[in-house]
Amino acid sequence: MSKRTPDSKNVITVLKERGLLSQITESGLPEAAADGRLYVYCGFDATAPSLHVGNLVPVMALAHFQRCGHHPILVVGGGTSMIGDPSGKSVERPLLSPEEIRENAERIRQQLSGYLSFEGDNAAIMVNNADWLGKMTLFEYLRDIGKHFSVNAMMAKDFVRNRLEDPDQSISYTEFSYMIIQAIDYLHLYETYNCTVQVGGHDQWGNLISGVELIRRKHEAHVHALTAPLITTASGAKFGKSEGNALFLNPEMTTPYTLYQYWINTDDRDVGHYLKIFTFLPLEEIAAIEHEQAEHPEQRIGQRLLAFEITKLIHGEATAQAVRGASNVLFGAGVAELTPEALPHLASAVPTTTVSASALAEGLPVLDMLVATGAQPSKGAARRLIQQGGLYVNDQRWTDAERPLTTETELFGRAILLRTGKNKYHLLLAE
RNA sequence: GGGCAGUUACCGAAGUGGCCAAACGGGACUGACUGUAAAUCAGUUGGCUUACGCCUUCGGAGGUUCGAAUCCUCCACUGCCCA
Repeated sequence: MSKRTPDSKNVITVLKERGLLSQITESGLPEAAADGRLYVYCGFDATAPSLHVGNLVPVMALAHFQRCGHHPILVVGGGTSMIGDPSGKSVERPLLSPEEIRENAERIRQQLSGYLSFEGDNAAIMVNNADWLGKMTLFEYLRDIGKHFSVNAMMAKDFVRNRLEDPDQSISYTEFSYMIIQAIDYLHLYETYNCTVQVGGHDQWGNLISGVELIRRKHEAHVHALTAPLITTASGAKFGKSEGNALFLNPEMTTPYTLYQYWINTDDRDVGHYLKIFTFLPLEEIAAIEHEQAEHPEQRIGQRLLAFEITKLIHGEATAQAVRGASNVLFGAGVAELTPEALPHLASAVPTTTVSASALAEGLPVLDMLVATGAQPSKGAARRLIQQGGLYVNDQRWTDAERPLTTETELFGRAILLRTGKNKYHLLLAE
């Protein structure tokens, strides 16, 4: 019944080897996966207008399922986001408006469509849980679903207990109900597609189990759940945050260049781990890279590969190459080797601001330009930066906050390359 | 509906009439060292200003006072307890 080739690995083994498996129900999933084709689902919140790199982890897990011959189901949380997942949150969250959720759900649907194959005999399926959650009546909810949940058990969940024990916190009935709402998804998918696996981030374990138990109580069926680990960084910094902002997959929210730079700066200790999780490179190849990396850490072979592969996965090969090219210019020889031909490439990758040539000829106040390009939030901050020696114009440290940028400082008659700190670039183009 | 407690900068948290643009911690930023690392050390962290200084900020709106984050009134929100 399986169409997989005889040498293909069990998906659970694959996930384990790649560090994508954190916790799994003791329900015989490896055997079930070996026996035949399964339907596997993962839900994605619609509380933000874009997915972020952290969401890529369960996406990669689903992709491995698909590569091993199983059917992935992507669930956009247009319904669950109406309630809001309290897992791991220590305070009550404000509700989003239905319009906002609808818009987010549509964007996330589009984003998700790029990571799995929607063709072939184990094509991925995409659904929105607003479609079934929205139709459920109050009586159905309370009679058919609520009866299967014990409030005693719900109160014992970690995040509920934390909220109850902290005298300064509480939990609303709405958030308390969330685990039931998500369990309905699993039940629905089980009944509709015979879906028997749910994947989620590690913080979703409690919600996953609610679904497993609901299906067991209603249908006396034993279905599976597994979580992908929470990604950590060796340095203790929050994973997937650049300057305090989440790294979004939407190129308008996080530029491909910023994304590429984030991975280039990966700690040595994390590189192998991330290559396994975020790329499909064979393990032997990753081991070879790790070995080489250990010999010549300064060459950042692993970081370069990681950054390129992830940028390619998210934004496509052409963008990945452009961004890699720009980064090589900036962090290789620097401005000295910049050619007029490479300029448009650079401009497409690095945040670029255009200024009028005549204004430049008269001299542009450097503080104003730092603010205009978004390199600095205010003139005060810009002045501080210069006083601290953190501004470089065309790779030369710029120490005078009052000296204007003029045609004297431009490259090829039209460009000025601003650098703040160690590695943040902004390009000024005169037109 | 009633009683009590709270709301301070990115986050946590001091401050209970002038010395408060507001301690301290975290985070973030910059520099030195480096490999666009890590660790470490140093500095910076409301806005405008070369500077003296000026302006806006302590949940919101009023008020008392020469002077309010601090006192009073009302409102909003949050938490705890009681109905």
